[in-house]
Amino acid sequence: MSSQLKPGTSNACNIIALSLACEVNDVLRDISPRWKMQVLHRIAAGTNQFSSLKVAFPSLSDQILGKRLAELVSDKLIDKNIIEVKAPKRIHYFITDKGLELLKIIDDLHKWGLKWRDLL
Amino acid sequence: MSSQLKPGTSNACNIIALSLACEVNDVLRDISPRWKMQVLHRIAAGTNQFSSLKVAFPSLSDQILGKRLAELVSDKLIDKNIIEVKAPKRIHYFITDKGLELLKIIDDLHKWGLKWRDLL
DNA sequence: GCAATAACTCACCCGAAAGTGAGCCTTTAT
DNA sequence: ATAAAGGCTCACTTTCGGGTGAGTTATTGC
Repeated sequence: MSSQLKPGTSNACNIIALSLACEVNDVLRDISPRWKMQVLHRIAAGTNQFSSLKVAFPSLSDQILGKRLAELVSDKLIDKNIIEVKAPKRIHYFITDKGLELLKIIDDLHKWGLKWRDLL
Repeated sequence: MSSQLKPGTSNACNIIALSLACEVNDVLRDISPRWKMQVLHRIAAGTNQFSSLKVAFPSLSDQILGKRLAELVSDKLIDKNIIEVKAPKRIHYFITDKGLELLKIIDDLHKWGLKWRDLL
């Protein structure tokens, strides 16, 4: 993922320390940005255009949606087909195998959350 | 989890929108704080005191460790036995069933990360 | 000749999370 | 009488990420 970290800061050092300690942190960082897994889930469900995703998430702004889509693509969780290059552009997004496998685990996480919600 | 959100901000509104859209966001928010799953994993592995956790994670400060432990307890992912009330206090942490089940999923996430790391 | 459409990108702001310095409590050892 | 041990908490500063406003591109319809 594209993270803007000022090198040399204690913050950046700790990120490095975390990664060395355990690779799962990279994964957690990649999946935790707001709306990201939501959008991935939607794309898996067949909502495959920028504009229809906007409709699906009315409180998500264009800018953040664009950012999340770019992240998902660079993470190779989704891929895109360029249908029309000239404006108005048309692009179709679709989930990759990597993304599908991730979604299964996210779904386990979801079930876990429901199971223990308000329990004991 | 204890989150300090100023009500009425667009930020807070979006958190609410996210929660309504899908409960998995709450879970993602709970597991993504830095060091948290790391610490949970360590406790599961038997490192059960504040001071020994400090040794296990040299670049993690007392303050953040304290915060993470408090979060883990309030999430009921760990519990604590108070061995000695008077200073120097002695407290043993241990993982709960809820925490154990979560760790299994985190481990899946870890495996997923390794599998797809540097793969196409 | 103006607006709308689709899919973005840039520059900026602000709140939240991460990190830091210091202090607290009581007992035991020096 | 002072320091260390063990487990924190408070107040403060810095960094990061989410959110917002505006602008871009080229085509089609009014």
